[in-house]
Amino acid sequence: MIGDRRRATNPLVAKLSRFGPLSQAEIGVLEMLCSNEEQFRAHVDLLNQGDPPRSPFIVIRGMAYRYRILADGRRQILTFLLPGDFCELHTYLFKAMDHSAATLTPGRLAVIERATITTLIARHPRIGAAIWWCSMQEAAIMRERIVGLGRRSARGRVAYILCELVWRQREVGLAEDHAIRLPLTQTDIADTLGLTPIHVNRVLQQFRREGLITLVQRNLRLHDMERLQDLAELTTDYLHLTGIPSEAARYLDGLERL
Amino acid sequence: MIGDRRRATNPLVAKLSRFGPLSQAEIGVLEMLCSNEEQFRAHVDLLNQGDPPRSPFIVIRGMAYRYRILADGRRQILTFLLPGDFCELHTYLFKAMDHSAATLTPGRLAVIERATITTLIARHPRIGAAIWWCSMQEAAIMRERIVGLGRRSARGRVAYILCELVWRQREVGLAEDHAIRLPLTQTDIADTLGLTPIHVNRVLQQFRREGLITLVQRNLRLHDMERLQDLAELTTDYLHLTGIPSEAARYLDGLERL
DNA sequence: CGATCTGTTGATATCCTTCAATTTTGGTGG
DNA sequence: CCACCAAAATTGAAGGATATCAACAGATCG
Repeated sequence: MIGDRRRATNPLVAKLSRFGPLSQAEIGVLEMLCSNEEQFRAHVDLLNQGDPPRSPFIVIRGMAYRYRILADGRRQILTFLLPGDFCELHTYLFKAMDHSAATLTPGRLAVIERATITTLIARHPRIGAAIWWCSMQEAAIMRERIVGLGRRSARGRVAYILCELVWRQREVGLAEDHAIRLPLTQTDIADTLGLTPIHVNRVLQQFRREGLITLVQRNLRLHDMERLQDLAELTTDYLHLTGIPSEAARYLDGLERL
Repeated sequence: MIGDRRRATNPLVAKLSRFGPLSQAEIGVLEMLCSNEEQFRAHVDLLNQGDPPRSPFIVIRGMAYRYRILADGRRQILTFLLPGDFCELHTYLFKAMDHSAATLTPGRLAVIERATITTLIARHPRIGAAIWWCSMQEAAIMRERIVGLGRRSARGRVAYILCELVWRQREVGLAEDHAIRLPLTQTDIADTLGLTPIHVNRVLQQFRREGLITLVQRNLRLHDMERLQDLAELTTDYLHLTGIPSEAARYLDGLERL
């Protein structure tokens, strides 16, 4: 179905285009950046807490997640990594990872040299700004997670995570309506939302009974986005998916001409 | 007591010195950066959700916090802003704030021009890296918050926040032992940890009964850091307060000489 | 020096967890 | 292609950690 389209456009280009229109030169540079691909199978660790940081990469295809394992073995999932996401760009500044990451599906990563980034940013200030923009989007998603875990009910949290995943997949062209592939088990969702899988199951059942979603064999469809958003008390604005203010764009164009 | 020392060293210099030793030139530039100070009283809003972003600033003195107000009026505190913290450095890339911020105590901020940052980073790559380092430390703190809200008990959460605040104040030279000023009400703590103030109160009482802390009139002292850390399942490593790996330092020195 | 915010305590309620069992799904090898 | 096994999903019953409600005592501040 949409498999072909996935290969067609580079998800990094798709994502950064949201930031602002890219020049042909910039698109070229970004595609070059993604030339060194590595394949990964499902359920493979990419990063391990305690280990020294590894070189930066960009998710090209497939889905992964960052997580922390606690002393008693319980797990907290921190964020999901989707195609177009930059990872570990600056972790070389840390001595050891404070969390792990693993794949959920088979996928491909583009591995990057640290020095490549440095020169890239020096030569293309707009791409540098776009990278900052991505990292701020990431921070915005973390803030939403904190608000959700701190103050939302189980229903609100489940509604939230479904919306987030649909929106983010749309952002990089992996979905065009309100339906996505959801390669998460109910245990994964529980470990993301600070709940038990049993309770996640009951919330999902109820959503189904209320006609809000269908979820069969990892295929998710949101039937009433508006009501789910209400439950999650979330507006799409909060994730800042829509590009930058025109004033900021003018400022960056100025830098470019220097 | 330590009031004099607070004024003596610039907290930004104190913080970035943790990143790595700074040259006299770099210290000079950083002090220049903080020349434009503004005074603030306690319980004053610095940022408002929905508003367009404001210009960047650095906290020089006093304490503030970022928070989100939900539709029903409940509040979730996201992070605390301490002296030496960079704020809103790149929010100009967003159209509107997704959260607010307010002071807890009277304090001073150094307001910065956006363009100043750009040239600063271009001229001093090590300072640019230090700024990235700060923003990654911030992300690490957010991760801890997510883990805490998702998977820790009320006791663990309270233990965690006390440790975090003590460590961060020590980082910028505002405390030398395990005692700090804690300008938070129990309601503030509750809104940070996703609990009710009543329950926070009971946990604090219990900590006192167990001889873990004393907390009188906003003066906090941790008597058994080790046990509190255990309760919080937290190591100081996780916040990456200790500086960068030597390999990374060498890399940055290389950049400097270009 | 009263008004208001903060802290404290007790009783009751509830959302979510825990424990336990069963069914369904998905993957793998014969 | 089916049989088998492990993982995931589902359901029920009971328990617990934290919330809610209510009242009062202390602190703080204009």
